[in-house]
Amino acid sequence: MLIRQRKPLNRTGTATYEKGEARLARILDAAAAVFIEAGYSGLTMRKIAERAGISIGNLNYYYRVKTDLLRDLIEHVLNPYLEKFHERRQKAGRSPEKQLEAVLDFWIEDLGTPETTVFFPELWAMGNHDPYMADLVDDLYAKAREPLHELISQINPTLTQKDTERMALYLCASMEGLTIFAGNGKPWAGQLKAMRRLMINNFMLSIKTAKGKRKPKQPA
Amino acid sequence: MLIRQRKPLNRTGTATYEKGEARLARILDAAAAVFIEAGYSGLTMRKIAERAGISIGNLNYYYRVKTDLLRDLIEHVLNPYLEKFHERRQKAGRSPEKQLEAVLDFWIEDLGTPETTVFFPELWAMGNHDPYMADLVDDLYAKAREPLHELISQINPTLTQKDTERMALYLCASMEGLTIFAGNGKPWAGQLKAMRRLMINNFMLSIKTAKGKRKPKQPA
DNA sequence: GGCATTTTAGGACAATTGTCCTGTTGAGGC
DNA sequence: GCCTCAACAGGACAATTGTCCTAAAATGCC
Repeated sequence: MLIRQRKPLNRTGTATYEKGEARLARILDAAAAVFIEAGYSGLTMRKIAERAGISIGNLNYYYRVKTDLLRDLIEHVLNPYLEKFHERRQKAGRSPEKQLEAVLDFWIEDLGTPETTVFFPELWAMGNHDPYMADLVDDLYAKAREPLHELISQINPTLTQKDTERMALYLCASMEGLTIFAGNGKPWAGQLKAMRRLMINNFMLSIKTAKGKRKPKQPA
Repeated sequence: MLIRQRKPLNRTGTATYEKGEARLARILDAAAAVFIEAGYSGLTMRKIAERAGISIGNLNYYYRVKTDLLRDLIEHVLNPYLEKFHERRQKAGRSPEKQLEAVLDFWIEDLGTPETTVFFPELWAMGNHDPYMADLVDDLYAKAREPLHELISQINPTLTQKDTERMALYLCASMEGLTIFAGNGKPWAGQLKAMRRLMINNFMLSIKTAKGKRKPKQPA
């Protein structure tokens, strides 16, 4: 069955038939698996091809250039995150405290998965020398902090915009940092739940006790 | 002038004369510079040799194997850290609060340097696929957390051993996570000082308000 | 069923890499 | 002053890499 109009001038990361579309997905799955196993330095076209069960030539047919594959791979891995954040928040009811707790809960829980444990440190390292990657990561985190920002502001309305942003960054940085110590396979992995409780408790405490200069709006 | 006994059977990372000793130091300096500029993936023997102003053959004379060079390089970069921690703490007087503040101050301040910003994320990423590197990093952090552990316990003696360890890990993870966002060249680099104040305040709050199950020892 | 085009495989290429080898130079000990 | 060995340079090697090319095979459309 035809997927798109003919002759898309053979660009990379595209397919025209269903078969090609499915292959494209399997390529990205294979790439993610190799990435998690071997890191970015071990992510070679040949390993990806082998993992996907195709030849190098065929892989090269779908991706002429490795950087394009990497771009799609990262998108493929990162996209689900923001959706899951939103989803968890929706399920948490109306109370901003409960909502924030739900988001943080998921955030820290997810950090124990092999994908997150391996993927993100690698992205951080790449971001130091690849401006494109740096932008990508910054964007993702900016979007991930948005719900934090909103909820913190609701829980403590006296905080200024800047204070709220800093508080959100504080939570974000703390949780991301935990990846290195309590991520999958790390020495503190067994205490991830305890650390989650500790962190969230302290986050809540920090948010509520922070003294802002802004006068809280009186609900009419 | 002779540095050591003759015939050290030409091991790697060693020199016998002063000249060789000096060269060895310059090689590690060059390696660090290349590492910071290009990351681990860009750290090639040829770049290091060029940076150090010597030939590949000569570099190979000092380091037959790249992994040995990497080992020495990391030691060369990491060693000064723990000493600086101790030094800062000594200067801070007797009060455990002041001491802790001094250590955290330095920790967060240092995280804004190019070396730390680049080096550590790279180490984290490597640690995911290289057990040797993982051990090395874990050891370093365990040692770095020791003073935190000790000081937290002094500030809040009701905390159990485990609670104290977790609290120390919490501080450590939070600060390390900040590297990604407010390290050298990062989008929040300009607000590193503000974040430092925010974090240290909240750390102190968390430590003091934490309720432990241990009965505080009465000073005789 | 025949045709056009996508999909596939496999070989080939140049570039880069870590490592090795040979030979030369120069400094230090006797 | 000679002799030994550290210090150095430069070429060479095999392995690995991303990318390209050509030709066969599979597939959807008429």
